[in-house]
Amino acid sequence: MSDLRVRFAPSPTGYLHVGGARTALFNWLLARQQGGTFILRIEDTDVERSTSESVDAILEGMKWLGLDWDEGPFYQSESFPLYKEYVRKLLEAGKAYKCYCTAEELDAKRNLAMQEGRKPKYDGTCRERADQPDGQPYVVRFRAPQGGVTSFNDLIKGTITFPNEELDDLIIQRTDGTPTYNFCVVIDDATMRITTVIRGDDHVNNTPRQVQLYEALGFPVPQFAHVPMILGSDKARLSKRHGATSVIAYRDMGYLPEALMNYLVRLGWSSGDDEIFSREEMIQKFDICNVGRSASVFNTEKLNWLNAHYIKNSEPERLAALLQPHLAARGVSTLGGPDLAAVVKTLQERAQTLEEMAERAVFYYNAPVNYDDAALAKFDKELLAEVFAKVTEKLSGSATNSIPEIDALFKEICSENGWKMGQVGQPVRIALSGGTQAPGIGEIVMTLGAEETIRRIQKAREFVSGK
RNA sequence: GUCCCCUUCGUCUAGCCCGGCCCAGGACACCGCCCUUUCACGGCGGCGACACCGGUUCAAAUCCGGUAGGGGACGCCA
Repeated sequence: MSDLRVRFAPSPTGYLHVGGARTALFNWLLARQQGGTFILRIEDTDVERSTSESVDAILEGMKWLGLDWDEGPFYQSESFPLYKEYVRKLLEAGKAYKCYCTAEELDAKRNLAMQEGRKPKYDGTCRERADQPDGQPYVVRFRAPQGGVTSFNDLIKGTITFPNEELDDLIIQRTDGTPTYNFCVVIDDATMRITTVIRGDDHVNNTPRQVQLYEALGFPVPQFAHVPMILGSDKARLSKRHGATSVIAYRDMGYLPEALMNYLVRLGWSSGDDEIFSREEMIQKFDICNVGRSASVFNTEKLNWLNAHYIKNSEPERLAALLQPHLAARGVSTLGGPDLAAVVKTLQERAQTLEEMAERAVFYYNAPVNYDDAALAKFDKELLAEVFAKVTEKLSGSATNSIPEIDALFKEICSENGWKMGQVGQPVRIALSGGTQAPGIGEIVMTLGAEETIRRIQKAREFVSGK
């Protein structure tokens, strides 16, 4: 057990998106690798926007990915007294002060500053104010250092320095007495003894103010690692308009959790030329220092490739269980049909997602009601009738206990009648599946069983002769 | 506008800290060939990048300076 303590701190205002998942993953990886502690904290100080549905959705996403946490979930909304206490301390020490400016006044000043091309920051009206108007609403502001610079060493980006002049006196407590984000994070990270803060790099600008707070409060400053954002194909911050961003949506689209994990860990991080990482390998090889400094574009094609890889290498039984809901969603019942695991075996090599696999599995359970006319039209009507007849005859009189055995039967049919495999295989494929894109004939016949195969060929035969 | 950060094939990246092994390697995608009863899988090959300009050096993707472009932050949101 090391004393490394990291945390993932999402705000419950939506589902767990891929960006958040990657941040959580990096934290988790480091904790697991070093025997540290991974803490889950829900940042719900914004009572207006936080919902318990979001909390559930986030937990569901993390569980699906297998990102288990050691402590928490802690809710900031339950620590309000703690934050209040520290606000009081700061106030007493003169490191914070009450500000009576109204939100409207501040808005006006901010807009004016923007218009005049100045940095919109608090002008310090109440900083040296001596009077304390009774009963007047006020916010508490942190008395930030005025000169000099604040810098910190980022594990990913290196040393980052901000002139203190750029930072104004931030509000740490609102008029209604609730604490604000930048203040809560510091108190929480400090009291939870977080040693390394790994978060999205949209927080880089918050970091110097937080460092100042740590110092004012007398807390040790943790290490920081700001991971770059994930962009959409147009290089803009990834959002819904780029498609799915929720990890649960990826589950529903038929992605395997290990595929998404593998994709996410390689987005912005690498270990030589390796592409495939099992859970154990990523834990072993991950190094926060190897995370790139620039943002990366989310690429579904590569995710698909990874997903296909994991589908190919998964146990058919496991896949069958995961596939079931996708079939059910299509109104397909597997009752009375072939064993789903057997079906999966024939589809594993050809599907990128479980959705795709489900689509391709339908014909096993629902015999085709119509056929690919264009494909059928490539064959002579008489030939089709003859092929169907010979195949039926052969199948009913022979053993069909293995794929090689069945393949051999079809070869025999070809040689006995002087046909090419394409003349036999394709029509049979159409008869059995309705179309031309399907597993090998041997695989289908084996999975469907001779009886059902003959039934379907019979049906196709009638269809063809009726035309 | 101000501040902070970033910049290698279309995309993810290796190399950059510790200049020469890099006329830049791998992967996804794409294209072609092979395998093949379809669709896939697989195998082989191809296309394709150091943002730009200066400087330092015998030598720069790698060091220095500038320019351009992109992103982020500037809330009583987190």
